[in-house]
Amino acid sequence: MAKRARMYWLMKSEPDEYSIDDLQRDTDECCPRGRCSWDGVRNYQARNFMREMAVGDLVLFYHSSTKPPGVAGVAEVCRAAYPDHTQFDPKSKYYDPKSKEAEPRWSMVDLQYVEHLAFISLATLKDTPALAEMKVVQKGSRLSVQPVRKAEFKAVVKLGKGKTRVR
DNA sequence: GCCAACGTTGGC
DNA sequence: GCCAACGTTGGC
Repeated sequence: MAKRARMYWLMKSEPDEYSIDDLQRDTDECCPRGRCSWDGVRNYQARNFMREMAVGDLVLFYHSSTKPPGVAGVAEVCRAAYPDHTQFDPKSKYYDPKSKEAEPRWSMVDLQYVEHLAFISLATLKDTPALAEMKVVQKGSRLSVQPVRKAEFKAVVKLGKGKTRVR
């Protein structure tokens, strides 16, 4: 596998379902390298972006469907895409009867906690000229996994006074 | 392959 | 809770 430059992403989660605090707890509890599996993505565009992720990529953890919505912290990809097991589980709300084990339709990645940021609301993101092209600030943007430019990632971390190092 | 109907997301 | 925007489904 050819090495490629680190990439940056934004992933949305409803904090009632899974928040940055949950990720921190899951990462801490399974020392030294706890993780959470990002299951349940059932959108092809989002899936395809997850399949592009590599270990070491950094992720803006976005809280959606809450008031206010916004970026709550940073996570790191610690396992590249592999089949999402919930698609084969009839009891799961993510069950997909059309997906076959031999040819899984849906993927997930594993993340680990990096840090909290001072919460950056969507309104603040929209008010920041350097972030005007981010997908998340576009009207009607529903994509739950999206790529972020390095400069945008840096600017958001700075807004949140984060310590995440971006090389 | 078109497109209307339907379901979901997610800000407000 | 509303509803606009978007994605998916399925009849034709």
